[in-house]
Amino acid sequence: MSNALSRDFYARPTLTVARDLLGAILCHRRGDAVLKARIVEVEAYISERDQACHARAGRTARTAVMYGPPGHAYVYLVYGMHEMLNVVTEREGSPAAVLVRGAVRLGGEPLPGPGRLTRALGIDRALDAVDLCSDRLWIEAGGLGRGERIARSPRIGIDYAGSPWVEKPWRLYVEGSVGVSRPRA
DNA sequence: ATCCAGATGGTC
DNA sequence: ACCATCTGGATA
Repeated sequence: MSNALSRDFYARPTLTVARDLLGAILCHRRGDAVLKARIVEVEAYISERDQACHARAGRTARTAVMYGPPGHAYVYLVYGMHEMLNVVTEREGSPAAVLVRGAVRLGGEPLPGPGRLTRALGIDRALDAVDLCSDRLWIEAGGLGRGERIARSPRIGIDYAGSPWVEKPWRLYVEGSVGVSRPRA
């Protein structure tokens, strides 16, 4: 956990955190081993106004962690089978988070897609609300390589949100990376 | 290339 | 009754 990003990193505007998360290293301690993957695709979900954000319905048992202090994990299940990992951003009281959608394991194995990524790294709801400034689950500074560019697109799978939320270009990814789930959209 | 169903369960 | 998904198989 030595190089874990600090609480201050997460306590910033969600789109800024999302951008800075590209290239960062997601780390999960599994007993003796630490599984690590480089984040290459994320999506921002910002406030109760954002009709794609789970906080649109206000505070509930599930979304409570998004209302808490930044730098915590928000992990939930979708479609009965995929665990989604988000990191809570902004200050306490403003519900927002960044969904981690794609990564590349250190060693090169591509982990495109939010469901795949969590399965490969052994991340599930047991880690919901866990502090990312800890030695269980954390993120280390990474950054982009020379020549790596950030691309933007609308978020995936949120058609129900309606305009203008469906169109918001709040999905950010490293162009051309093998860890990106839908190079096209 | 696009479409679609099936798996599978929490949430509101 | 929806879903912040993914896959494999059909169609074209």
